[in-house]
Amino acid sequence: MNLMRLLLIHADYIEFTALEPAMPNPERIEGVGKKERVEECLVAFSTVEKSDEESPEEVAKNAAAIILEHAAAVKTTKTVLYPYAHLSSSLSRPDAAVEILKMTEDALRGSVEVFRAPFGWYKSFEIRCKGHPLSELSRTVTAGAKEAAAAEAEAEATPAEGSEFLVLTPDGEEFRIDLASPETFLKLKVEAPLIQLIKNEAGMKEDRGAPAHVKLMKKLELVDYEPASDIGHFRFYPKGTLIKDSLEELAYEIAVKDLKAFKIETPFLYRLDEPDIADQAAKFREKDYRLTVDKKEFTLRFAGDFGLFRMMKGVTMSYRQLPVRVYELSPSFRLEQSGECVGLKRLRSFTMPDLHCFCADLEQGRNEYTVLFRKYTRLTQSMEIEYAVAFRVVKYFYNEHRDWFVSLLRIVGKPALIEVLPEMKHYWVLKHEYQAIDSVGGNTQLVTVQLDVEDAARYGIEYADESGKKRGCIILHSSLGSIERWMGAILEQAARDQARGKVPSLPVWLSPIQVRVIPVSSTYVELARGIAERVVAEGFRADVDDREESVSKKIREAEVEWVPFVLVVGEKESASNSLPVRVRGEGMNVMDFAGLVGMLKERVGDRPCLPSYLPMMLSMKPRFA
RNA sequence: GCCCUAGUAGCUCAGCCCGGCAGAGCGACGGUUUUGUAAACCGUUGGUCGGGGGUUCAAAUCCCCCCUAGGGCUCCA
Repeated sequence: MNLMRLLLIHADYIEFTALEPAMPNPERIEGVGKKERVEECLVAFSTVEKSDEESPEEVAKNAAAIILEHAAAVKTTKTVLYPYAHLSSSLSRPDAAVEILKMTEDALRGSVEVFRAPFGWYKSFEIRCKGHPLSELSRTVTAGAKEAAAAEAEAEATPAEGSEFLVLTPDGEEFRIDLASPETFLKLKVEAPLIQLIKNEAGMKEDRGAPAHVKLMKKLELVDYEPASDIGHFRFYPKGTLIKDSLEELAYEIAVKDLKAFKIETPFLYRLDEPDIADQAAKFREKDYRLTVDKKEFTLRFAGDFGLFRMMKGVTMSYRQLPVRVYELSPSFRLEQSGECVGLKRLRSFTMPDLHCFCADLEQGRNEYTVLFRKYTRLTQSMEIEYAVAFRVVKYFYNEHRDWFVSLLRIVGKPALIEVLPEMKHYWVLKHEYQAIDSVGGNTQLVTVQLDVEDAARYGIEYADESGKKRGCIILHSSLGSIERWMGAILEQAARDQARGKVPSLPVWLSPIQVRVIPVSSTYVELARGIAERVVAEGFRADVDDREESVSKKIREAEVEWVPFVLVVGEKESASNSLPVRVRGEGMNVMDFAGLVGMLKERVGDRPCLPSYLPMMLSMKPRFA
């Protein structure tokens, strides 16, 4: 199909005024300098190209069809044809252009109201674009000329196509699925989170409310909105900060203590006049924060890669040292669309534990991938949430290494969704994601690992091989998701439990207060304090409800706060070694102090357990929310 | 960014349709009670009704603009 170039804008209004001729024989018009205004319309900026001269009728017909289709899509009945030479560098002759535009106008007339701006005049114009998803669109068939803004806009509007989807099981069984035909996957015998993920991937959206964590994060005095900042920047109260720090500590232990990564730190702010950074920022499609200081333009980093790659470019590495692992806890900033920010799920400011592994070759890269996969699987499992696994992989790579994929699935012990891409679209040939499913059926990407075969060459990250020759690395990018998303996912899991009739709770290692000791009267405050201090000495978090309230009320408030272990102490406990422990969701359990400590140790496991950020005496704790 | 919905005391919310003194519970504060496993009792305090403009004798209430949040669309390295 042949077609002129079109840039379509759904506008609240457009105003234009012909000012002076732009060529020797402009179209004759009445009223030079007269302002025309059209409200609520689809404006088609149109450029007729050289090649269109061959078949003017067909071009006009096709253009009219595209415009009509789009006018219907945005539900407008007015269109404005606006000659605009600047969408192409290969213009047709003016007389041919006018002819084609007039034919287009005629083809449109009858179906919609048509206005046409004069051809061959310098015109001033003012337009207000509505800005909804369909409000800006370009259409062209001509090949090449990628630099045109119009082509870029088109590329952005086109979703990834050509992927095949399948479900692979740990037994090596493959089920081809078609996202457009739900019957191909709905009855697969795999666990619910994977089905839910596939449904979301297929765009089967049910009507959802707000994810439950949005209310919980505030109710539990963890995290809240900060209207004095930008959208998607949150305040963390002491309890929320404790959970965030605990998650960061876990990320640190995995990366630095277990995997022996080198921990680094790089700046948040980068100059945009550095070509590689400008390039990276451009690829991020203007979703970076920009600011100008002292006439220099800067960008706030949206991931840790900027500074890391710069650093690695100057690092001298030998093949004997590989794989080299580098870890950074990376505060990151992304200018997500305002309507996109939801609770802890999508933020403009978040914390990303970023681990990069630099490997000698693909073989080592795959080994390293397996190491990370094993580690992150254990991490995800220890978070006590429901999740699904998805791989995205380029076709040739999947076909070559299918057995290896099966071996990865044996590690995680469940089937996964595999998206097979026909060709390489990004810098990676393979990545996978652990996706948490929230209380309303949405999914959130948590951990991801990406096998990158391109960036080392692009950024000059090299090592010396056995013969002393410089070679580019294979880079594994991996992120333990974002700390904030983990918090959200954990709260969502609690909400799911609650919806199923279970008592909602946080994992014990993340509970801001793990043990609350309640004295039956003020007489026993010191007894309670003694017990709490012994719990703290064992490395756990305990406090004492020393307020002048009834025991019932204190119990109730401990429950409302989701404290996992509650002890009421009085005369009886001062005389014996047994403690009545109220275990959240389980009921009363009488045990001695060692029994209590044993239970705490068992539930916390090998996960970090930071000291409390709150006073031991509850009467001294201000209310933050 | 667009569309829809919401914003009233520190918190949860009623009042708004149909304009006429700004309300309740919880919290906080003071007092009484010294409490044994999910809310003791009495009192006091508490407001830019999100912000700005307009209509009106009179606006939380009706109209317009803006801000913030939630949902949807879209986007998602």
